[in-house]
Amino acid sequence: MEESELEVLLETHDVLPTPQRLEVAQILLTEPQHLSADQLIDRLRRKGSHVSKATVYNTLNLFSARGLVREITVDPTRKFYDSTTNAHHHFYNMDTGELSDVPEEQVNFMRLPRLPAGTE
Amino acid sequence: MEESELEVLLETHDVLPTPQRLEVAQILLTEPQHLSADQLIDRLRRKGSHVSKATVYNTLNLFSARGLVREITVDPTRKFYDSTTNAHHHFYNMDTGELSDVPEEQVNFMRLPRLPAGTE
DNA sequence: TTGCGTTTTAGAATTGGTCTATACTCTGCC
DNA sequence: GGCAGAGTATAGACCAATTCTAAAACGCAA
Repeated sequence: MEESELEVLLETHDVLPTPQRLEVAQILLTEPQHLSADQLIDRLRRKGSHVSKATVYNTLNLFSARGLVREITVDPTRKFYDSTTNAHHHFYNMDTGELSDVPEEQVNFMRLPRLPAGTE
Repeated sequence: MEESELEVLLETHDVLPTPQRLEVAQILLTEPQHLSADQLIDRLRRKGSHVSKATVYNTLNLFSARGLVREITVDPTRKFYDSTTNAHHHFYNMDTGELSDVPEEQVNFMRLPRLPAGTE
């Protein structure tokens, strides 16, 4: 994805497109994927980037608050960030720690439970 | 639940019923519930028990390896242990951090996805 | 008793993530 | 140009859940 496209994407989500955020976006948002903060930092370093750990975490939290990514909690030891933000399901391979998407149309419910009072 | 029943329960799961393990079992396994290690330690302390933190963690891991409890990962900051081990679903209240069970019969699938190769 | 494998323990170490305090950058304004 | 102020970025200290370590205690059989 082009830098200008990414800028627009961030702006439409009320995120000021700073150079550091664009570097993160370049990696995380240009294709559907699941990355942990650590993996993301690795990739940044491998590209020669010097964005600090704190900034990466800030950026991930900001992106997730603004709906650009989704936090996933499957592995008790770390969070993953999913660049696909619409509702969908995952497979979590407990042995390899790998996370993969399940296309929405492959799951269908006949019956869903009623929610506890006061929740949605 | 009586202590002798708990002993049998542990033994049938290949767990040597030491006093410390029985204390943990007494709290966790006598009724369906979801507890974090911390909550469990709190309860032990409140009963005047001195089981060490390390032992509690060891015991929880042992119980979960032997199928006496199930680990649940919803809150990225801690694990929960579920004394109900058959397949079922949960509600996780993101605001209160509370976890509640969904009766199996309230969920039904019309279609389930095919699994990635080599998984079950 | 003695010896030996298992369990328990306190406290140190690890790890993912957050916080803090400082420095930087940009913008508008004089 | 120079300055103020808001918003960001940064290194490194800090935190909390969990695991590790090394030593002590236990249980049991010879």
